Parts: sequence; structure tokens; C-alpha cells
Amino acid sequence: MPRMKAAASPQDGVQSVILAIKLLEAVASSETPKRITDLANQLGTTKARVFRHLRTLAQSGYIVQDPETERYYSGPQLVLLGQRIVENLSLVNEARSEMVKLCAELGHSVGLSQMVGERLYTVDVARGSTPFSITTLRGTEQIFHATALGKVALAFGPDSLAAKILAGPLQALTSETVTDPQKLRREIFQIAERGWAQSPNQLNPGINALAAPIFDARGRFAGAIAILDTLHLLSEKPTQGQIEATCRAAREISRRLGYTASHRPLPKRTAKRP
Amino acid sequence: MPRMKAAASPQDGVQSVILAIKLLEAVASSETPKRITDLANQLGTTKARVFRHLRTLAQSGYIVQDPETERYYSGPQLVLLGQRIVENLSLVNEARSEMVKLCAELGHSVGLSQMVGERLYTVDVARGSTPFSITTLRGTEQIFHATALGKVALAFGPDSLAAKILAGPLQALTSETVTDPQKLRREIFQIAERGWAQSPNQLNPGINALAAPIFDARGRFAGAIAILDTLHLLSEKPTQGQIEATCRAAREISRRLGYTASHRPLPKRTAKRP
DNA sequence: CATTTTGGTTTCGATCAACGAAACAGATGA
DNA sequence: TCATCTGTTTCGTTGATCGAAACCAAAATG
Repeated sequence: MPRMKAAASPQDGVQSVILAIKLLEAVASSETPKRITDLANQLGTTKARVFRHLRTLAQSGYIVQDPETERYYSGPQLVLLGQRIVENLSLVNEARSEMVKLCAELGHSVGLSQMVGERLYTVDVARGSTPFSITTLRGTEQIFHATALGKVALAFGPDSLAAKILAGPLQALTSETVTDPQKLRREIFQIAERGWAQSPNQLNPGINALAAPIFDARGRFAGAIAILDTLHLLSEKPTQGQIEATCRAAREISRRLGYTASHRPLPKRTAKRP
Repeated sequence: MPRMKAAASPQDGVQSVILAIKLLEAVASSETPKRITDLANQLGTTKARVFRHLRTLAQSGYIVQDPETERYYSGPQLVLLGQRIVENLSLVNEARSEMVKLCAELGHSVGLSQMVGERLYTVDVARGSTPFSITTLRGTEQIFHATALGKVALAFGPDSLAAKILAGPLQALTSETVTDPQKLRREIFQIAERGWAQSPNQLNPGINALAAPIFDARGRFAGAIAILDTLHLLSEKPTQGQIEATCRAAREISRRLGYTASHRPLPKRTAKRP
């Protein structure tokens, strides 16, 4: 099948669809219902066009118009669609019970990430038992060099990924984010050997995470699971219990995905140093 | 502002957007990545059209193409969008901590529903501690006459809603679903008085739910919270503890939404009997 | 009470974005 | 090797989509 890359496509994208997506995003991101006129201004188009599109979206249940105020807000259809996608991810389904177990065992919030192409996304979360539990939103992208989940991906994912990240600039998100490629490379090495990663203060000050890798039936890196809490409850020197519980959960999920130890005899180290 | 109803619109809906939505739904509902040819057949259109649309959706991150197999699957963007909507619902935010607390206290799964127009939707869930916990998916619609959440809505929501449901046919989902309007009306009466509803065996055999109403700052019915479990753990005669915990959670959420008892001096009963 | 403003909705003719058909390209397999 | 898949691109045509302006009802204003 074709290998050609899309090249500078003539006029890229179906315009109507692009507007519809922008509308959905604008309406979904707003806390309060939106008015047609404002949406038209915001997106730089005409009222009539916005109206026609909103009506279309409303017919499918993705947008709802408040009959009183005549304003438009997000319908439930979109939420349902998002949920359906998550439900169809096998990683989520296989991981769910282990996440709940891990969450109950340690009391921390638990996050699950999955590789999608060259990116790593949060696909499921379990809330910790603390009153104001800290979790990321489903669907958010993980920053490779500043999160425990991301660094696990660098250590166990394809070499090309690590190479790319180490080459590019490493943005500092806090004062403790690792921004030196050399230092990050050494850390990735260490993570690959011991089997887990952490990221104290590196994404949010005062917060730490501890992540372990998950592999699929073909022995490829599929994603990672992590516990997440304040440094007070998950210190820079995690307890043996925290490390073991997280790694055990990751191993169990890998097993359910069909992974057997034989697939990955040793942490693959091909040519990561220059 | 205009009161006219849309009337039989000339040619309704922006065609491109309709196709895009159908594509998103088709791809999201499939467990396995889809191929262009199949999608084209399934939706009864041409390959070229599907291709153009998929590319557009891919550019926005809503669809991803696997570079190996060339098949298309759902991107994470849609999940994120759905989550953002949920995050913007104030009911969800105010209710979250109470849901976690209720879930931890009783061990049952907890569901939260919100009125959207004339419909009732599940907007948040908390998983119970049982290994295979039973919950509905976020975004699913509640059937008014067969669920505890729905019957609470009939008892405390607008009279017009109850009138409409009582008038229409009541579909039996199990052998124990209430299908007699008279009987349902009496039950609604009872629910309005005692302040909670249940639905043993009425939606799924062997499952029961116990729901209580939530009111907003203007004293209007905003939604409902429910605990959900097998009849074994949540029997037809719920324990006093189960009833009180659920009602207390509902009251606390109402209070956070700005509701004070003065708003709703007595269960409104206008003209529910013929 | 009359008038203006505001904002959603509809109409309508022009146009160009989106379309279908067919060609193309790379892979598969017989 | 040839036949046959499937995803992608090209291209000329056309009707769906668009903007502008009219329209309508309600709210604000004088």
C-alpha cells in the first residue's frame, strides 16, 4: 500500500468538519452555556454558519439548546462517546481491577497510561481516599521527561522515542525537572534496570509519582501504571511496600494482556549511548 | 427573541458534519481499528469521501491512523473533550467528594445523575469495592420509570415531566418493572413523602438501587445520587444506615449547590392525580 | 407607550468546497 | 508473473454550503 506522504495537500481538511470540531471544543470548554453571536465572533465566522452547524450538532445530541435562555451547551452524547472509547481499550479493561486493588491497598491515587503512536496518554484513573485527591484527567498527554509514567516509557518503549526526546529541548516545568539530556539518559538507564521510575517535584512541586511498565502479548511496551500522591505520603525514597505493590500490579496487568516473561528476556539496550 | 419552532427545515443539517459524526461514532464503537473500505460500505458512501473526512479528523487528533496497519482508531482528543465537559458540570464537582465518601462508607457503587432538559443523564460514577463492580457508563440516559434515579426525578422534578411519563407507555425491562401508570403514580407519591426511591429487579434482575434527590440554589430539582448493588447487599428492605447515608449525601450536595431548606418548604404536590 | 437595540432564525442566489469516478501505487498472494 | 487487494491522489462537475440581508420577538431604553 502507498508509502507516499500526504505532501502539502491542496486544500487540507473538510472545512465544515473543522468548524464543527471547533464549535464542539468551544462549547465543551466553557463553563457556562454559549451564545451564537459570541461563538461566531470567537471563531471568526458568521452567525448564520454557526447557527446551521449548531443545529446539526444538536440533531445528533452533541449540543443542547436551553429552551429558556436559547443558549447552547454540551449534550451528553459527547461524554458517552468518550466513555465508549475508553471502554473499548483493552488495556483499560484488563487493568481496572488491579488499579482498584492498588488504590485500596496503598490509598494513593492510581493512573494508567497507554502508548498511542508516539505519544503517551492517561487512559484511566482511580481516585485515592484522601479528601482532595490528586489525579490527572483522562485523555491528557504525559510529558515524557517530567513524569514517572513518561520516563518509564522512555526506558522501556522503542529506542527511537527515547532518542527523539533526548535530542529535543527538555522544558523545565518546575525547578527540579530534569533538563540535562545526559542526566536524563543516566536516569533512564537506571529505570530500565530497577524496573520503576519516580518524579519527585518534577511536574508539580510537592507531588511525586511511582510508575512501572506494562507489556502486551507481543512483548512490546504497552503503557504504564503509577501511584500518585504528595511527597509527604510518597517520599523520594519510596517504601519497599509502595515499590513492590506498583510493580506487582504492572506485572499482573501484563500477564493478563498475554505477556509472558519469555517475550522480553532482558531490558533491551541497543545503542542508547552515543 | 424568536419563538418560532424550526418547522420542517428545508434541507436539515450540514451533510459533512453528519458524516463526520457518524464516522466518529463508528470508529469509537468498534473495539478494533477500522479500515477505510469497511467504513465506506458501512456508512454507504465512497472511499474517497471517507478518506477525506478521516484525514480531517486525524488532523485534529480525534482519529489516529496506525502507521503499520494503516487502520484508523479513536484518538484521545475525544476522551479529553468528554472529560472537560464533565469537569465543567458544577454538580459533578460539588458532588465528587460526597460520592467518594458514600462509596467508602457503604462499599456500594455510587451514581450521580443530572437533569438535562427533559432527560436524566448519568454524569459521574464511583466504583464500589467489590471485585466486579456494577456501574453504568457516564453519559447514559436514565429510564424514568425503571430506575431509582429516574423515579426520584419523577417525584421531585417538574410536574410536566411526571405527567408526560405517566401518559406514555411504560416499557417492561424485567418482569418486575412497574408498567401500570396507577401503581407508578402511587409509588411516586410515596417517594415524594419519604424522600428516597429504590428499584429492585426493575432494570436488571438481581440488582437494586437507592436514590435521593439533589436541589440547586433556586430550589429546583437538579439531579440525584444513588447507591447501586446486588440485591444480596442492597435488599428490598434497605437498612436504615443505607437510607440515611444516601439521603445525607444528597442533602450535603444540595447544600453545597446553595440550596437551603427554605427554598422548598414542602414536597410540591399540585395536581398529580386526575 | 413608542422606539431602539439585541440576538436568534430564515431566505436566497452565487460560488467554490466537497463530491464521485477513475486512475494510481504499493502490498499480498496465487 | 499476474491478479487483486486497499489506501491515496487527481480532476472536472455540481449542488451543498455560504454570507448578506431580511425578519422576528423580546428586552432595554427613552
